[in-house]
Amino acid sequence: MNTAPTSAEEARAAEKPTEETRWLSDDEQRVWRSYLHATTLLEDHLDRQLQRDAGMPHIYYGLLVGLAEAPRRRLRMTELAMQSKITRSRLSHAIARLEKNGWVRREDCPSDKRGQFAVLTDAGAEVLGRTAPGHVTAVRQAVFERLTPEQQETLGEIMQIVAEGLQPADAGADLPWLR
Amino acid sequence: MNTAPTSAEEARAAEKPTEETRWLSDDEQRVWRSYLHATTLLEDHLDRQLQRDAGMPHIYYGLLVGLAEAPRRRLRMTELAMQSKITRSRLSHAIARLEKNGWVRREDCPSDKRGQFAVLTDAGAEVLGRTAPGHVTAVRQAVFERLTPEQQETLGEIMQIVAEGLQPADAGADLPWLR
DNA sequence: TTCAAATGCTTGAATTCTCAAACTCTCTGT
DNA sequence: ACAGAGAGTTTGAGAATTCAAGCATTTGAA
Repeated sequence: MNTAPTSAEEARAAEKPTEETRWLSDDEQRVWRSYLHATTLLEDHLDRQLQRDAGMPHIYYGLLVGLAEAPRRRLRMTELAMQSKITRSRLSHAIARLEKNGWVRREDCPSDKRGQFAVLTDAGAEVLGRTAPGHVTAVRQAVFERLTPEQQETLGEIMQIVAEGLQPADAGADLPWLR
Repeated sequence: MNTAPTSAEEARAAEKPTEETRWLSDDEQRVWRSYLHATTLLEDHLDRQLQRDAGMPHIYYGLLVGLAEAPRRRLRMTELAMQSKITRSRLSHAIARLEKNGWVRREDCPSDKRGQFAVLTDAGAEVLGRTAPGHVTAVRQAVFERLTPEQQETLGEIMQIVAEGLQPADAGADLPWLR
């Protein structure tokens, strides 16, 4: 809190010790808190909605959607992970669970023996068809119904910018992996 | 997927079966995906940043901040839970963990024997002081530095609206609890 | 050809989160 | 003065997430 060679053994990595921290203004704070509140409330809301109606958390649902839209209802693990913005490890666990439910099946990749495809099963497609309406409705009610077209557009721009900042879209198309 | 009395035993609760679902337009889809990508990337980013520099996930950090700003560095469990938008149960577990770290201490409420205060310890305040700069910087870099003042303002408005929709600010000040 | 480095994916253990069920205490009405 | 309802918090078990480490395969450079 003071500028002198501060207390403990921790000369914090992320901050040049001598540089004065630029705190958030009151306005910025308000924005940031609204963001935090809205995002956690919304995530919770959708998670519960889907857990109740589809028997899986929001992200898992997103995985099924990803597969449903892919060419032969299948995607390489890494691709699916990137598309869904989660780590491969997390995906592995997730797919294992969805496999138990019979909604996804793994298949070996013929051209690369290390590779695996995650494939959406008919059962999987069926859950999706059955639960998608409820989910879309939930999203609509929570977000789109409440925003003007201009707000929606701006929201899109903003989120696009933030996402790009965290995940350099450039740099060799495939994997410099996240960050 | 068809409109007839659809297949399985699941006559989905959340949807009047006969009503045609209103899907998202292409524009809406783009916005929604950007939102999903940005929020999950950002959460991940901040979680890692804080896990690395402060030894705790983002939400836990938020709890400490909440306490630091409260009158005598203390808040009733329920209050803290509401303010942080998490369930009481989750808070209980979280505080237990923070207590182990020596950053928070529980105290009985004198006026209500059921009640508990979560109190920020000196050690807790110290971690906060030591790690806040890095965190603010991370937030700044990921969000504010990338947005124009107008975008920031709109973001605030939007998030405010969404949050309110999910958590009716009205209805008896205290607990009709979330949703 | 050979082999170290890089890729693709999985695994296990430690943490955290969710949900439902508990428990203790407070309040209200009778 | 009580019974019952409800408030405030915790607990335990199961599910999900993270992190680091581990295979197996492929790449590319010598």
